[in-house]
Amino acid sequence: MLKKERQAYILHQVNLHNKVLSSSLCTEINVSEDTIRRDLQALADDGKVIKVHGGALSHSFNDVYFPINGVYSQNQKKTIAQKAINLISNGMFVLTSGGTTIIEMARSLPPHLKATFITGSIPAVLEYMQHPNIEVIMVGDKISKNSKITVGSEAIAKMKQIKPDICFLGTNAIDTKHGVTDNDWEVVQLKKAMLDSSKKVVCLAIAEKVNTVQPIQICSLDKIDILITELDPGNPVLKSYVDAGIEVL
Amino acid sequence: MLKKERQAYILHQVNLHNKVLSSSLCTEINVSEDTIRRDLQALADDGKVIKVHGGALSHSFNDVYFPINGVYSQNQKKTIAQKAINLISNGMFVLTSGGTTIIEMARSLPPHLKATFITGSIPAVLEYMQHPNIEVIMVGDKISKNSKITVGSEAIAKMKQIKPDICFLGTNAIDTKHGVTDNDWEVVQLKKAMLDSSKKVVCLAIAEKVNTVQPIQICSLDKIDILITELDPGNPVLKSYVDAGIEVL
DNA sequence: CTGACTTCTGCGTTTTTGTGCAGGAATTTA
DNA sequence: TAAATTCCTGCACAAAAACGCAGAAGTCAG
Repeated sequence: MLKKERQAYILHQVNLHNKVLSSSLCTEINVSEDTIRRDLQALADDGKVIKVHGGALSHSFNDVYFPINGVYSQNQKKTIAQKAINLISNGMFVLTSGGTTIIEMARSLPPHLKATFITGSIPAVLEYMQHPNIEVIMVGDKISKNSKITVGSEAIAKMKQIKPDICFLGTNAIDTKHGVTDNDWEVVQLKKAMLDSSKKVVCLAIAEKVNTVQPIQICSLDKIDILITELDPGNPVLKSYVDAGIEVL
Repeated sequence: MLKKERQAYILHQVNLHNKVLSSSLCTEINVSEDTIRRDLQALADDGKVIKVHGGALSHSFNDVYFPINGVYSQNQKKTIAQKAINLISNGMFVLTSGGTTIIEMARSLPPHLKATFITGSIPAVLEYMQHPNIEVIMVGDKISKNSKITVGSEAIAKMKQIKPDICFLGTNAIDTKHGVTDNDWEVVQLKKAMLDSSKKVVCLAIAEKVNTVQPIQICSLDKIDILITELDPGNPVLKSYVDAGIEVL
């Protein structure tokens, strides 16, 4: 097998599987590991692949998993934010959790909107405060430095007192079997209280989080009224949620 | 599994769920905890994640910044902050207002201090949150966009419930005849409630504000226990306050 | 055809890298 | 304060890479 041929084959494999092991290549092509390594080196010098210890990775792999700038999946979150905003109208009482998706929504709120936003999340409050026309209500209690929200019995009691028109939940994981789940006990307690008191519950989740599970359950699916992802509502991934009676946007 | 691949997976998880536990990662990927820790270290060195005890946090989520425009008279305020800090000891419950002098104090708190800080000021909370050992309690209510504090009856009621050891008031104007005065009705209501419930009230004021008056009274001088300015306590400007029975530092 | 030259490949040796493990230090939690 | 995690450091071992070298194969001019 010629050198060029070999390299073409290797490149093909890399693009196909996003990764190759030099060990498996050398048994496939039946040459020494040295040769493979030299080929990978050449391909890497040409910028065709990324050489790593033990093999090589494709460029697309790198692009997908090491986003260059800013918030992870920001575009998806912007799409979600847009869909969510359509649910808010003037005069509403809106309860929101924290999380980057919620922040994105806060930033996208139309300036003329007049509504009241209630939250325990510090980053969310900072965003809402920028808005000229909305009223912001902060739910007080002990502050969790990790999640940057107020947590504790006071906050939960307050959440139960209010009766918002709509509640937006930044969702960490959702799944037809286990419902909405999360990984922080205190946050879970708070979110439970939030959705219990709300007339309408909206889950915001990027598609990647759909059909994933985290250790602690917030609620089962039947508590959710609306699910928003960046996908088209007709997407097969979302079918089981539609079947479960959830409105998918 | 290749090292890069593993790190990509970890980063993905962090971005998706905002936080990961090294213990759960090492069972998922089936490598030793050491390896996970080394990966997290590498990702942290590249600024991709924030490493914490037991796992890692997503960067975008944790980055809360608040625009700080050049603080007026910062040096004087630093002096005041230093004097104020000496009044705080471990285990204390400390109630504070907002204002740039208070922020300066928050930044100067010694890292080993263990105390509980209560406030309704968003900027102050942001500073307190940076501190490794203090507990932060946010008093909730409607947020005043101007003063960036929570105002309203809820907040006032909450202030009356608590019984802090000491209360620090960022002071807008103080004067022997009219006492402590301010220009924002809502803020005044809140500060009134704050000093009513506190065992000890400390006013922080740069010398410029001493002997000035604002339209609305918070309290008369006799409610004040301690006055802190950047001046020497023996300074003639402060004599009338010493004569009024206030401890001047 | 032949001999000098280049290119490619595989082999042995030395380095480097990646991983797990043991212990003691540090930090968190009860 | 004590117990339990988690972290760090040095170390051992294995896998992979780098390097130098030599033989094979191909190239080309005389």
